[in-house]
Amino acid sequence: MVEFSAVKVERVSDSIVNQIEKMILDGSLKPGEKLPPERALAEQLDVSRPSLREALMILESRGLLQSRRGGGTFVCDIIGPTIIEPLVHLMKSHPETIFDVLELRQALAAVAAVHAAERATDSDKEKIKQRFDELIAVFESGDTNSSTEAEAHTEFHLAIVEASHNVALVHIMRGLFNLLRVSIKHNLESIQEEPESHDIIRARHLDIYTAIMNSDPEMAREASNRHLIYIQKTMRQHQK
Amino acid sequence: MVEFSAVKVERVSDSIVNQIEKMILDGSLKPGEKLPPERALAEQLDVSRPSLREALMILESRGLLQSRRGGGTFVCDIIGPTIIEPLVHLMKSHPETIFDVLELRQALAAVAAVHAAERATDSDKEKIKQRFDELIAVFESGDTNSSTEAEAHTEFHLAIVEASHNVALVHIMRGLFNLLRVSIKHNLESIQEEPESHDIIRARHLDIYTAIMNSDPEMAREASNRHLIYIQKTMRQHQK
DNA sequence: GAGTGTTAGATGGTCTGACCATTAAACTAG
DNA sequence: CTAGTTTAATGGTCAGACCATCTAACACTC
Repeated sequence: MVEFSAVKVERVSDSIVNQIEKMILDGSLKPGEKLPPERALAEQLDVSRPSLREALMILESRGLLQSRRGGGTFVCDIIGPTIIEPLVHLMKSHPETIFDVLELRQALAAVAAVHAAERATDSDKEKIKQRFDELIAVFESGDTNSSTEAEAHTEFHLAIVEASHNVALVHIMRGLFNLLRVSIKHNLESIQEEPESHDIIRARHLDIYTAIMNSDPEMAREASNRHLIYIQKTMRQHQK
Repeated sequence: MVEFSAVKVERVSDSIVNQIEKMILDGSLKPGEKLPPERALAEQLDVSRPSLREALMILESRGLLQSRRGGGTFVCDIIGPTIIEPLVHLMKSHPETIFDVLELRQALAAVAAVHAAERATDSDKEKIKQRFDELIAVFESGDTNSSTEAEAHTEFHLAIVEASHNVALVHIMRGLFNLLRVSIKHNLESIQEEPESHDIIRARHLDIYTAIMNSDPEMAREASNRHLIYIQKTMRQHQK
């Protein structure tokens, strides 16, 4: 019996996308260069204009091309560095969803804190303490590099999540952190850099840290919730 | 001197993209749902089919939609797969993580219940009431078909999640429900069918339902947590 | 000659209508 | 009731036309 692989039924628009993409990547189409008019290009490629346009729309949505009515279609100079993450684009075009993701992350952090307080082993606590010390060090260094601070934040919280000993929780949280990291970049970091909030956030972290170290789930929950409420309040203020 | 902002010349395909994107995000288009046929949709939106198709190509290239020739166009899950997919492999190779996933699901259900109690609109409550009635009907019908009961359970909880008005939460929860449905099937349903637990679970659901209907977040949280604790206790008993 | 308004072609944007290819549902024969 | 067949639904593609906008060449005024 012979194995048949699924017949590849590629849309013409898809094959056009691939072809033009390849030409841009290997340099036959240089940034800034002007593409032939749609009518001519369609004829060259031996496809209809609607199909060609479908391909052009896709390429434009990926940031590789840009069309100007009456002008022409041009190859973008910005070298689309990577594959555009669809989620990132979504959150950029609909910023309100960022708050949903943040809210979810905070809620899960609270769950993680409770479980961590219940289940953290000595080894877990040691790691959390280490991450906490690093976070404090970043605070006190006055490092204005916000990405350093964000990184320390992430590591601290992930250490707590891992101490919750729930594998699923770890995966989800890691995914959410990645999602937020790539999407909001410095947008929201500014919030965490507000002068007065700096101290408050630090105090909240200390509360959470202490609760877990004391294996006090209820206190962990309360501290996490306070943190959550504060972050949300601050975010709402910056929203508009 | 008056400031002139650039005249907004949005392509119709772009506005369609935005519109459908929004519908997916706010839940009016649910993952897996089938879009109207292109011809009908074009008429509804009062645009030509080529323009609509340009928009669909963009959305498909972003992973939000998927079209099957002769079949239809369907809404893909956005946040779910990227974050949950790793869990699928994990659960296959390490079945014990099912309990972690269940625990996570319960925790998220509690978060959803709180938010639903805070934010549910009348329309949300009406839908929840409907799902709750269906769940009770299944309980009382004495239907031994566990998949019917599980389905009613899922629908009830998802209605609550949607009433939480958090897009990210909706996607994650839907993903978790699917994950559990396909992986464990009847494995864990037996727990929910224990004679004595049947009534208890029913009472717990009534508590959650009442709390949301009364817009009482704190009561919703407590009811959800009681439910969570009970499920966990029962699960531990059946674990070995 | 420099600047300005006008005009004509080029080019992207949109629409209509048609036909093909594939899928899924309805139907029929056994 | 199953299996194969037919048919309608639906996405994929095409051709041609018209509109909206930009670009550039041209002409006009000073």
